[in-house]
Amino acid sequence: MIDIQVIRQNPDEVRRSQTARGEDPAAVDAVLEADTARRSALSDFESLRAEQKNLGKQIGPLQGKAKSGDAEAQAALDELMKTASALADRVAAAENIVRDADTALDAAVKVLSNIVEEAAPVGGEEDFVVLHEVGKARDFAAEGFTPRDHVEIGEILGAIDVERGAKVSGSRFYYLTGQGALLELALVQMAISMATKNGFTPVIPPSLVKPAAMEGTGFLGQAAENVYRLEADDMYLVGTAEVPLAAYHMDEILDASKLPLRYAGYSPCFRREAGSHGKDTKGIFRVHWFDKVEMFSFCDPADALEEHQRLLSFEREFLDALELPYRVIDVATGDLGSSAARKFDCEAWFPTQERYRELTSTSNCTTFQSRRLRIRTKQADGTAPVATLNGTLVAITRTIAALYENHQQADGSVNVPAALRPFLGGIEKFTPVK
RNA sequence: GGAGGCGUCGCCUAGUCUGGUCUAUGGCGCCGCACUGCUAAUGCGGUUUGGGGUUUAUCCCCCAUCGGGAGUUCAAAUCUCCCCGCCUCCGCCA
Repeated sequence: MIDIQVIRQNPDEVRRSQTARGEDPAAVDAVLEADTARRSALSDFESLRAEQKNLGKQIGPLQGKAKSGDAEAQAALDELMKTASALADRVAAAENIVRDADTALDAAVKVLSNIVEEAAPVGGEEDFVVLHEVGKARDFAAEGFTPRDHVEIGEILGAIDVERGAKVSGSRFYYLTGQGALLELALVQMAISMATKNGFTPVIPPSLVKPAAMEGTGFLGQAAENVYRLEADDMYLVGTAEVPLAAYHMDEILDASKLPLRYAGYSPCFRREAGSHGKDTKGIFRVHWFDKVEMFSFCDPADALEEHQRLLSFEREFLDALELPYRVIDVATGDLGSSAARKFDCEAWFPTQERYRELTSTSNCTTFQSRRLRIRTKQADGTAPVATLNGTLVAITRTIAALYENHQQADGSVNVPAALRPFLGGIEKFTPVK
């Protein structure tokens, strides 16, 4: 949610942002209009309410006198009660107007996406800017063999079973078996130990949350169609640990001197993948469920840009350790989620697709989420919302796919990068089981 | 799932039966000031959150806020109903 003060004081800035995203700038005017209406409704209600309170204070003592048989007091009381009765109707009416105006303003503000950073490239999905390229794609022709895709390698290693995943759960589901299962555990351990070293508190959060948590993190807006909802219980399956991590401090006032608070959450992620039919149907690249270790920071808004760079550097540290060729892109405004002011994606090279594909992603949500979730710090003149940022450390399935494809050998085995070996009992390669 | 208890402005707590100076009591903690020759004591003041007004260094004022919502009433922390959360016991279960 954008600060209503910001919209009042600088509506042009918000219009610019909406336009950059390809969203309607007129939504800003709707907010301003609703705001004016609410203010006038509130002032009407307040004066009536004050009048009513005053009246009540006169009635109390009179009632006592009237009960003890004071006829004069009784007459005055009857008169006051008439006034009070009429006033009550007016108060109720004014209150309804305020409530409606509140609802209208709230709805109008929630339509607006976060204000994008000035530096973010403007445009659609294809208008990203490449910031870094790291590592080099292997020349498989020079090595004398054609690379196998991750599905084929997963089969050879006895690591991935998509057929039985489909039999039991449907398309876009999988089993990790044997060395595939071990690889997930190793990646998680490596990610968590790296995060801990970098000052993050490891967290295993709930992956089933109430509407308030989903709503507060902004996933019930434009992304709602990708969220699984449990109708019978009115609960949601999270699509990322970002949701329970952000909501962890919901409705809290944090100690400003303790910021930044950094958490690394390990959770399953559930995604309906509505609207991506026919896209990445092969293997485990795009699935309805996967596990992920997600970084999440609560920090002073003044430090958000710096913290964003830090999260990006941790993502890169992880990819470097896995010895994967990748690039970092600055995602264009039109391709940002509604909560993000800026987003960087790390994309690994997939030799069989001959292109870079997203592996991790980090977003600066500034105070957009914290306003909805009411997460703030105490300041001299009240409270102020904190900034929230998130970043993927490791999305297991895509990372496994990238590792298999990039580190495969002609005989179907896969080399284990040195940094990962300690988490796999020291083995140097995954060997075919068939 | 069943029975019972509880939820008050950081923490603890009074108030709820019997609706109205509740403008929510007291203690602890914290902050400020005063005083005292000393890491302390004592005294005084302040200390929920959100919104609005005024000012914009402050100060002050108004409205709402007693887990959430609905209702009764001229008037709700207080009465009624629904929901949420916590605790105890029982049942079930990994």
